[in-house]
Amino acid sequence: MFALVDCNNFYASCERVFRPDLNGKPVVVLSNNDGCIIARSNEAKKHIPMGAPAFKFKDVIQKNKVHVFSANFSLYGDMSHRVMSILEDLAPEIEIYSIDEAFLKYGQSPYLNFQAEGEKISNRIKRSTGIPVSVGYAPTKALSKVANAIAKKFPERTNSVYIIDSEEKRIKALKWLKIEDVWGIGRKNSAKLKLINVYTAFDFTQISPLWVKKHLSITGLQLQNELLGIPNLDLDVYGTKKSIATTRTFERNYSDFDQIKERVSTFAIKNAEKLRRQKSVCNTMMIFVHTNGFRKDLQQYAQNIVFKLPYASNSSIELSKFAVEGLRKIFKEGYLYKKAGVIVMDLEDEKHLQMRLFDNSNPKHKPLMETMDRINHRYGNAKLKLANQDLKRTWKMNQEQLSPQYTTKLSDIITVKSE
DNA sequence: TCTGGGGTCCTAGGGCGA
DNA sequence: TCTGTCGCCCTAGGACCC
Repeated sequence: MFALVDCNNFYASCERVFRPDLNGKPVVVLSNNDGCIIARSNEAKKHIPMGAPAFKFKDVIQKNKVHVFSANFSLYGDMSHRVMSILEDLAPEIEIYSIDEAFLKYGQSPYLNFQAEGEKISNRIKRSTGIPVSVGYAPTKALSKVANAIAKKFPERTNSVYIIDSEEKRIKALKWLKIEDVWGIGRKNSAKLKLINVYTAFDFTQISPLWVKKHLSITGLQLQNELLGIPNLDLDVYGTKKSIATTRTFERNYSDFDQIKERVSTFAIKNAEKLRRQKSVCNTMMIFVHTNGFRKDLQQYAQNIVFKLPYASNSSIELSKFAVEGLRKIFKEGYLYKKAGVIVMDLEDEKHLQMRLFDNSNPKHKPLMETMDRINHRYGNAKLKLANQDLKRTWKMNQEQLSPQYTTKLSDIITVKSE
């Protein structure tokens, strides 16, 4: 049996934990630079679609008294960590699937009362963190997603816990779920399926597996089996990432090479830190830059470059140097750049590193990086920087509605006064 | 004026050696 | 030596997720 535990409207709920006066009121959270709406409370969902550009909904926000927050990722990351620690404590096996959801796996235990188990999980999380969750149980991962959707849609009737444990319930649930809401069926595939009269998850389980394999690939076929109740997907508990990216939309246009160089170098250094945290090195790097595609009136340019490094590395100094070399190859004068990014790929364990005959990462960097990481960890991030980073840090994200870092910054911690 | 960021997996198609 | 075929590897691009 699998369970899917999903936090309700996670980012909006995190903001509400420290602003209980906003319970029952519409709340939205914006992306970096206050660009798009990336999370909505139930009350806000009525007025604003997911992913909408914030500036286009200014009037709607004002008219409906929607409370707006800039993304506060250090708060959400910390709250997520608290929720996951509780789940690790309560569940036999766990796969952290995203910042706000986790799959749990239960062995064969016919005596377990899943309704009571789910309520225990949800009560404990609510009491310890203030975050509301929904729990769905089913014999496969895809069906547990379906069960979770039902628990979330009908919280009163289900007490936010739903279990698919019979054929009757499975078929009823699948007939209820629209094809575009099935996990793994996106916009393109649901349009394709509607052309052959597949409108619900149940319809999807009734079509030929050969058609599914041909048009939706092996992943579609696995999904079909999962929805039929045949497990095809197991927990993925292997935690290390296969690629790491740092990409940003700039708060304004840049045309100057040196400004973009400084950002790209900082992205590479961020990646190096993430690599060291998961004890990996990278062999391949990709750099990209592009202009603002929404500005049809401006000259457009987009380019990327992928290159193998001469040796595997997770040194900030080396990765930053390679990133700038890559940028030099794709940068063209005369454009207004709006976005850039650095992605490192082809990762391997730093312990099982294959040494090259001629070129290798400078061994002196390892202790240096360890010291840098230690100091930055102790005194807050980015206290220590490399010389090619702008020490004054002239760029700043637009974050007009940022909430305090209630749980991760000493000066922002709430104080409770007793009379 | 203002439109996010970070991931995974799969397939098609070309290059290339056996 | 030339040519056809197979399978492997790599890359680009597309689809999906939160």
